Amino acid sequence: MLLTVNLKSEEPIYLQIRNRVVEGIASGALREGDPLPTVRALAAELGVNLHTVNKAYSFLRIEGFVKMMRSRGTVVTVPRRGRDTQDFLDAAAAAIKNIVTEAITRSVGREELTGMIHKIYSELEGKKK
Amino acid sequence: MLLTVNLKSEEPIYLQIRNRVVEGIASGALREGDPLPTVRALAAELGVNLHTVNKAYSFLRIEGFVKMMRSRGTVVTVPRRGRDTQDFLDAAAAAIKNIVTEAITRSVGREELTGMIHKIYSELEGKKK
Amino acid sequence: MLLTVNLKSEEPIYLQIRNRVVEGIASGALREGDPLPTVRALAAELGVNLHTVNKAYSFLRIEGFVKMMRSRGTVVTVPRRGRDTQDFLDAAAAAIKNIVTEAITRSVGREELTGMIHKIYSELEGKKK
Amino acid sequence: MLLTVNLKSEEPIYLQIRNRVVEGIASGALREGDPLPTVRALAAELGVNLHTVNKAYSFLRIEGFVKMMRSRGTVVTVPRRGRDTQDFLDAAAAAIKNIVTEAITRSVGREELTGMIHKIYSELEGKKK
DNA sequence: GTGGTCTAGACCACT
DNA sequence: GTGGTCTAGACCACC
Repeated sequence: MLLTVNLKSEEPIYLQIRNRVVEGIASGALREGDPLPTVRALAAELGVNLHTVNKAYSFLRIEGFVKMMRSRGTVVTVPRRGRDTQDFLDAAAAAIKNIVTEAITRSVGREELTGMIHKIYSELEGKKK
Repeated sequence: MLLTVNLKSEEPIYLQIRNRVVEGIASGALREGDPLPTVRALAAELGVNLHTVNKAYSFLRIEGFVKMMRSRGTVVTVPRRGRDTQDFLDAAAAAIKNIVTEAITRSVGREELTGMIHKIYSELEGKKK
Repeated sequence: MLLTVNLKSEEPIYLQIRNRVVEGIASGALREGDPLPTVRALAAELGVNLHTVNKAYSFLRIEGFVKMMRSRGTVVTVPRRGRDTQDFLDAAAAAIKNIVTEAITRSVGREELTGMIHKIYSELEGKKK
Repeated sequence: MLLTVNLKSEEPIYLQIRNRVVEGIASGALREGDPLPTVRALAAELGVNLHTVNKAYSFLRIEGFVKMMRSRGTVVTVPRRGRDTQDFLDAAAAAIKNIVTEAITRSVGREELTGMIHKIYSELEGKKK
């Protein structure tokens, strides 16, 4: 089973499913055309409600990460590269501003945070090879 | 008016207030002992309910950013530097993982993100001088 | 009913609720993952307002004693052991100074107070077995 | 000036004044018959309101730590030893229960707390000689 | 159904 | 007039 969720996490389950798929795409584990489990199968496998999986898949479809095709299931569609770039950068800047602000009040230096970024890039991109 | 909030933002009002104060502390605009507006005054100024401001200030108090003194108002108290460092780093790593994952699917490189971090550090620390 | 509060006590209701939960965790009666009553259920059971319980639970969440998950209820999460140790010791020292000062003016000896400490440690830790 | 207060502390000023006097009595620095400053003089010296000092002195009088005599000012009266012992012990037990509960959740051992008690007894009683 | 947020209005302790 | 607490009632996101 590729997809696992933590029912006790504070992160909403539908977002966990969505995030695992996006991570799979980012790391290259999921490629264009790869099939995802059916909504029913995944719901049963994870022990969550149909609606929850449906919501996750709908999100992924809206974001362009999957195509849901009637009677042929859901398949991965690596989205075109530059989409929504500005929106993403704005959101990322806002999130990073919050992190940096907190970091400064704790005397956590910028190297610590940039180190995290390099580490995660390497982990995800490393899987691609 | 130092503190402004966006009533239409998705970010809860009380968190906006809380975040503006923490940013003020991080940038050095707010220093140990500086008074914040009274709960009632700020509520009136922002056009929000007293309890909303109270919630923001209470949050700040629990986190150690302010002291609230009955009948003497609320003042800034820069908290101990190393507090909760591990919890913070864990949360930061989770948030950064999400950002990096999204970035990769958009072909946004690590330089772009580390650049944001340096920029915000400089903006906030620059104000301190 | 595990949780009881005294509506006439000087101790705020939300702190009573908070303290009962922390005592439960300290004694081992509440363990990682144990569910707490829903906010609404506990409010009805205790005959207090929903917001009062919410405040208690939010406090516990910020302190790391519980996780609140929208639509999935509130569960106990025993927090990291060494957190905030210095802040706690400072606060404890201040509280103990007050107690000892009063004790001396009443000729209450140190054995009486250290005895209390041993007694309460034993009571709480005794329940763990 | 024997008496100093911290205007920025969270502890109400009138309690700070009251506590400093009780500590003085506990440590032997203040003895039966020693005069305290007049309400007006102390208020001026500390830069606080008359009412604040008055409240502190009233508390001390009610507790039996001072006598306020018309036109002769306020003098220390070491109270009889065993007064209110049970009330005090109850209150102390409640306060200690809170401290111990928190200590256990942080894995702070009983030696740490009993050590504090011995330290403060020694500090205060040491001054008596 | 769950918690999360916001408004409105009240009373209290402290200064 | 300050913050601290409590009640009441509402709407929202999540499952």
